[in-house]
Amino acid sequence: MPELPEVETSRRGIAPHIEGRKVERVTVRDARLRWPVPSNLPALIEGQELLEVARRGKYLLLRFASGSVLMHLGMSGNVRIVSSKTKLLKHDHVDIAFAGGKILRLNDPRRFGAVLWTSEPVEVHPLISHLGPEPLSEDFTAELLYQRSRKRTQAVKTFIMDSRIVVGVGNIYANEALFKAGIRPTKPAGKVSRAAYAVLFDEIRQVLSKAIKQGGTTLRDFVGGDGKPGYFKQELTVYGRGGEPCVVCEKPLKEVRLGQRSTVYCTDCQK
DNA sequence: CAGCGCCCCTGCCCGC
DNA sequence: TGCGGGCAGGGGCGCT
Repeated sequence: MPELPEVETSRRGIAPHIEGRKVERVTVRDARLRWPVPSNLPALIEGQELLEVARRGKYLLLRFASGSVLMHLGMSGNVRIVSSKTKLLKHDHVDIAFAGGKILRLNDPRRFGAVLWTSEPVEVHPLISHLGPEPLSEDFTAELLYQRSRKRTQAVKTFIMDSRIVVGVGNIYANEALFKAGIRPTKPAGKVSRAAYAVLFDEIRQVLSKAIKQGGTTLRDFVGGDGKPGYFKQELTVYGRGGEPCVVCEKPLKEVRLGQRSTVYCTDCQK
């Protein structure tokens, strides 16, 4: 479900409700996420004030004085603010209840998500330390894409989806940015020109920021922390449209699999 | 190291 | 209506 825009939408939706509040109770109904939810999580944060809800890549970071909760939504996770009266749904695995009555609730049918704890600065955590720059920060540049791609034979699509290169570009937005940039997803990353990376760089940033503005993409059931769906779906030009006409030239879009992920492009518009 | 496949898991949709 | 197969927004890990 979530790529960077959806995680950012979730962060913005939940933060105002819980920042500055004390954790009253942690309830883990099912600890079997990608990694087991630490059994001492309640002891670690109950009674502590949540200082900030931050984000790094697709990780949500709940910062406390003594450390941070790392939360990942995987493919199917979402977080919502609920009350004690809210009916429990299937797959509501973790609750963090705050003083004042608001509850942060994680629902994740496929359980590819994670809830972890680190008492060290998050930047040194093994899941975070190797991550590339944030796509909407100044650390991300066209030149970085160009330099890091030299001599690489892998497809440019899997290259831009590699979180060591840049974080937050998932399958939807990789397809969309490559279409807008006129670059064929299967082209070896090392053969994409500096000029083409300059365009791709702009398109990645544009598609991500536009999606954030619209509250993310709701394909099936994504809702932000405020319970509202995202409206970016209507902007999708290639994702999920294999076989349908290209919005520019009307030729049927081609669909292939790249790294086990569906990849859609226009054989005329993308070279 | 680079690059590629596998796999974790549930739900849904499609075709028979 | 039931059932099997394939696919889904991620990404760590192990192998070559």
